Amino acid sequence: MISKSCKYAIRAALYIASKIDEKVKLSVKEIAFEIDAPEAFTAKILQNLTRHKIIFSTKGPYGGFYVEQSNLKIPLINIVNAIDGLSIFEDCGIGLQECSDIHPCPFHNDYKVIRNGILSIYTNNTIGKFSKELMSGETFLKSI
Amino acid sequence: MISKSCKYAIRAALYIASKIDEKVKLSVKEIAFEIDAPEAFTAKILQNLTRHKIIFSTKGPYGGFYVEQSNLKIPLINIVNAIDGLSIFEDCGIGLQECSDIHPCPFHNDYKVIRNGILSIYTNNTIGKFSKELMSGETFLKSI
DNA sequence: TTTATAAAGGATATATATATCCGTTTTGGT
DNA sequence: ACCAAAACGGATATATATATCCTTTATAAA
Repeated sequence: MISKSCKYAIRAALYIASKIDEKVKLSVKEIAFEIDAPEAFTAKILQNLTRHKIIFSTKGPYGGFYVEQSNLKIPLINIVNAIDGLSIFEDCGIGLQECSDIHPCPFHNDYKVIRNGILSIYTNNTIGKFSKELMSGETFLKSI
Repeated sequence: MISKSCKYAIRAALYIASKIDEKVKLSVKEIAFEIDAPEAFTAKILQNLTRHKIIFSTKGPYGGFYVEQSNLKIPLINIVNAIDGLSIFEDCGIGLQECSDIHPCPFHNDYKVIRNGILSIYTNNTIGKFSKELMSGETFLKSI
C-alpha cells in the first residue's frame, strides 16, 4: 500500500519523537541505524520530512534532526502525504480509471471500507502517540 | 497493495469469465483491448494464469483463452497468489521484520484487521461471481 | 502436407523506486 | 578567521516492475 520509503519515514519520525525528552539532535547515521534503513537514502527522506516541517533539522556541529512538542501532534497521514501523496487512497482495487461511487466496480464498496480503514490508522495516530511507551532500554526497533 | 500486473490479471480473468457462454476463445489482442492493458504485457500475464490453470488456452487458428464452468469457482486470491504471491498479507504496516502477533508494532492490531479484510475480498469473491451481471451491451470496462 | 494463426517463451527495453556518491552550504567551537 | 561537523542538494547508480520484440511451437483448416 504505502511505499518502502514511506515506511522508513514513519519509523524515522517515530524514532526521533521517542527521543524528544533527551534534547539531543540526532544524526542521519544514528537514525538510519536505529530504523534499519540505508544511510544515504534515509538522509533523503529526512530532508523531505524537514521540508514538510514534519521534523526539524540544523546543520553544523551538534546539529541533526529533532522534533518539538508541537510535532508530536502531527498525524502519520501527513508523512504519507509528504512521501507518497494521497492518491493511494483513491485508487480502484482492480485498477479501473472509471471506478467511483457513482460507477463502482464489483469490489468498490468492500474495497472502500478497507481503504478508509487504512486512512483511519494514519489519520488517528500521531507521531507522538507511541513515543512514551517506546525505548525501554533496548534499541528502538526491538522496542516497537 | 497488489501490483498493477495483478490488477490486469484480475480484470483479464473476469473478462474471460464473462464470455463463457459465447463459447469462443479470446485472443490476447481482444483481451488487452477490453481490459485496457498493453498487449504484449497482457500476453505474459495470460501465460502465467494459464500455467497456474486459472484459465485455459489453445494455440493455433481459432485458439485463444477461455474458461470452463469449474474455473468460475476459483477465488481471486488464487490470481493474487499466482502473480504477486501471498507475502503481501504478512508484511508489517511500517516495514518491521520483527513485527508479529507476539511482538507487535504499535499499528499491528489495527493493520491486521485491514489486511484480513483485503484477504477476505479476494478469498470470498470468485472469478465467476460477477460474470453474469456484466456485459450488458457496452464494453467490458464500462460494464464493471 | 502446407499454410495461416495464435499462444509460448526467451531476450531485451523502459520506467519507477530505491539507493549511493560527492561537492556545497550552514553552523558551532576554537 | 579558521576548521570540523553535519545537513543539503544535484547527479548518478542499482534493483525491480512494467512493457516490448522476436523466434519457436502447436493447431486447425484447406
